[in-house]
Amino acid sequence: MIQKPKGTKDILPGNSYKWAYVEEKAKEILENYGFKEIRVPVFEQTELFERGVGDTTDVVQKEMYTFLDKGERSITLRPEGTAGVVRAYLENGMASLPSPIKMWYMMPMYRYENVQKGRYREFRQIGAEIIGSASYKADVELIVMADQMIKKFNIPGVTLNINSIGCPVCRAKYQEALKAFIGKNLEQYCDTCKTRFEKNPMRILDCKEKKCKELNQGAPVILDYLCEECSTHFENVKKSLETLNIPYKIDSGIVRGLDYYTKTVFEFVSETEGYTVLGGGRYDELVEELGGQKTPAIGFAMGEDRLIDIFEKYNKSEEIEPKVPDLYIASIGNIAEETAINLALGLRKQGLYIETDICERSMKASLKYADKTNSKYLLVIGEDEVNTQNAKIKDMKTGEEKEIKLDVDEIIKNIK
RNA sequence: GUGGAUGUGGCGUAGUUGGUUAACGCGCCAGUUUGUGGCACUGGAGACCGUGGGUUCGAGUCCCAUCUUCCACCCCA
Repeated sequence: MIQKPKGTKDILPGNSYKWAYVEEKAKEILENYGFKEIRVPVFEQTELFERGVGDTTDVVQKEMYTFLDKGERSITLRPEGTAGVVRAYLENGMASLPSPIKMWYMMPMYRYENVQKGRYREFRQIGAEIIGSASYKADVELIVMADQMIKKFNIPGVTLNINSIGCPVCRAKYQEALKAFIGKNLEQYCDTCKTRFEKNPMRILDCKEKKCKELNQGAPVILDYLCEECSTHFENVKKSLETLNIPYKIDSGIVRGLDYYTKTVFEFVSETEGYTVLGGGRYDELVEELGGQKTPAIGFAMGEDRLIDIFEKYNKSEEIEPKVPDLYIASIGNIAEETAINLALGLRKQGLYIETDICERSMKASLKYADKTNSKYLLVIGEDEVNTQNAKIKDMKTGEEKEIKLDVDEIIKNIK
């Protein structure tokens, strides 16, 4: 038996309606905020992610699905959505469109990492990007929208953590201070931290090694080093969230594993599951880094698989149920069969969900099937019914039967 | 990449200290005399016991390897 590759999942008919529900509701919210869908390739040139996401990140260093195609090009299955979206933005001259540009996407992502709770190698993200606004108002709009989405799905125990990691100006000062602090004991840090020291010292704060953690005690905090612009930006974001009654926690530990982030970063974390459901932040340098004009931007991505995991665990909303047939039409004999097919066609054209027998089952087996599929109504047609053009329609729940004319409109009237 | 656990028909499980035709529940299909379901009864299909080696007269049961799944570290959505 051939099995699915590690870290992938099949979304089966018995479950797919939940995904459809989440996507539909998310889309409604996104569109109400003026976001439009964008679809970009599943694979891109490897260089895009190396430059966009950052070649010191774990995602790029050890989690990418990279291969050479037959033309010897280095290709990578996208590990995240933003780089590709920004690439498309630049390549298609969207910079000259009225700004800001607001886009959303729902696409699968690929990361080669070890599978565990809430972590897959192929996983789907619902993301949103605002390109072309430097204002804190963009941050707020995006966070408010994210909050609305999380609430829409009744995810319990989710908290919003925010932080600011500054701009290149204040980060330079901060990194200087940080390196001075770490440099004193650099010899005692673990090997990965040592390599991060020059390239990306902030990530040393993220290290989980006991020794490194101890050494990090008392390290300078980025928030104390923000330049005036970044500081007021962050203050404005916080103030707005407060007036909007959106509770948040400041977590100076949020660094984010993707290098392109600047200023505001945020995460909606499920306390019960212990992982991030939605994460994002500002990336004011990325557009320029990928060859465009300096353009401020901000975005987030929601882990759809994680969302649905939690959703299934805690949510028993009746709003989300698979569709059941409005009517099952059973027929006896060839003449009746024709009538049944024609009726079904007419009713389906009117948007109803109709089932008929396509297995040549007996009457009884047909009815059993109608029952098992939770059909709401039942119509049995035989020779008599065809001749008189009258038939009984039965409510499968109550068992009540009603005599009606064999006519599409008449049937629709009797089905609710 | 490191560490721990797991793997028997579609699903959930049983399989004694290795021994003839691998069991049970649910589900699936079909019948229970003729045109009305959900109950009950009867019958049926369906597993080379994750895969590949090895030990043995003989392995689902022992050994090795490998893969999957689950959990932790790391990191992230």
